[in-house]
Amino acid sequence: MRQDARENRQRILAAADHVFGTHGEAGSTEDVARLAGVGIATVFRHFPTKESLIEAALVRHFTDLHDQTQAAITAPDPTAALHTLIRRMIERGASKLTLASMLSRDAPPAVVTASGQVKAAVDTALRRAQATGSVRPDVGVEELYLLIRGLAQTTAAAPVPAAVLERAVDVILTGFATDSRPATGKTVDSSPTTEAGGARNPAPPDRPAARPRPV
Amino acid sequence: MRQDARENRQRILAAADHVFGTHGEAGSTEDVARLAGVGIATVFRHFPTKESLIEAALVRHFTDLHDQTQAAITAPDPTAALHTLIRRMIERGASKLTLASMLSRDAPPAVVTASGQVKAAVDTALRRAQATGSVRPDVGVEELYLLIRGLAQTTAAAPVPAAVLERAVDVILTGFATDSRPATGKTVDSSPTTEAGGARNPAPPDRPAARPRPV
DNA sequence: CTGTAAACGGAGTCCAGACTTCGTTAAGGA
DNA sequence: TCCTTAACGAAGTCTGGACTCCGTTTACAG
Repeated sequence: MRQDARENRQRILAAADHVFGTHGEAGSTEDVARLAGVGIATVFRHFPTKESLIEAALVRHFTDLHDQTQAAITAPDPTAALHTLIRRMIERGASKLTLASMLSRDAPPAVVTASGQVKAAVDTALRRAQATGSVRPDVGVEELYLLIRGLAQTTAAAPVPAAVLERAVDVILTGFATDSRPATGKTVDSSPTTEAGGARNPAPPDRPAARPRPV
Repeated sequence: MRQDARENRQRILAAADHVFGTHGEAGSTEDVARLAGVGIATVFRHFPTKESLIEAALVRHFTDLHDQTQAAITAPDPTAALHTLIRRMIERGASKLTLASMLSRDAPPAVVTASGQVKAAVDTALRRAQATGSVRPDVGVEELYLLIRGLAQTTAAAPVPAAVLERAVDVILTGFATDSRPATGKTVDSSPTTEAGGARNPAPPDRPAARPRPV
């Protein structure tokens, strides 16, 4: 591949990252081309369809994110590592998770793989933190991921004051910490390979909906 | 207005609620018409543009939601009231908040007003709970709303097992409680938590071919 | 330097979906 | 019951955006 072609490809991916991250899949390919400073034909030469373009941008994003998570995970203190990981994912992962959810119907295998690796990394970090006893044992990656995604998605849609976001993250972290809660003892199995249905692990039918604790 | 026209209007609104709630603003007006069992022209007679249709659906939704929140707020126990409110908003408010965020750029005044009332209600509930001392005082509606929106939005995009959602909500509620404030001060108490599954074999990095949910 | 094929971009084509037109149907008052 | 006209829906028009064609430009091997 020629040098300029390689450069253009990167420019296009970066542009796609921004356009689709901002406008969701409603962003137009033409905008991507304009932002990348190339003709629209060039975009389609590198990525035959709009979908493949989005897919490539997502894979790139998750791969980058995965590299970052690896660094965070290897930190000595598991609890601090988890905190770092969560903050980083919300900051960096914001815009693209929106896209990922848009593709959720028939997510391309490549994207599933890439995002799966990130999820596995979070899973590892969470379990390690739980092993130290500082994180409540009754939650799994699913819950954590749900909260992270929610926050990331929302902040991506409409920018939020840093201070507000920071406090929101703090609320989540606090919620994950072990406190005087009567550990239900059962560690939920939330490995990333969940069956689509929700009937896994017959969770206690009597969820403490009205827990006698404060709040 | 003729009786049948009034009925059709309601049918159209309900259909719009479902279509746009499911597919976001990408849902087509034709789908709405089909689901409502009317011709497409009828839809446009009642609502001159697609945007006005979405707007009307949103206003209806927030108005309904506001009615429900009022009931929750008047409960005797402020803390329990806040909990009920949060759960209800996540359950009921799921799909439409997505739309609301889509319209966020130039949200129609009517929608702003309607959603603002809901927000005010949440604000009231939050302050009352804080007054009892059971909720940490350093967070405001913004943080709460951010978390609620995130959860609602995400669950709307891709259905989540009830048990997982329930635990995620519980995490938020715990995070709002007064006792375990300093999230950063890792509570590394080496209490003999029944950490049997300490290092539960992290999931295999290679996703199985069976397509799990992305992200 | 020069030849050549890889890459490029502007000007299309084509279709999905928002919105209109107009002849038909039926609500509901007299 | 009949008549007026509000309300209806099938069959359009039109525009935005995905994707293609083809003549032009340019990296780089010889």
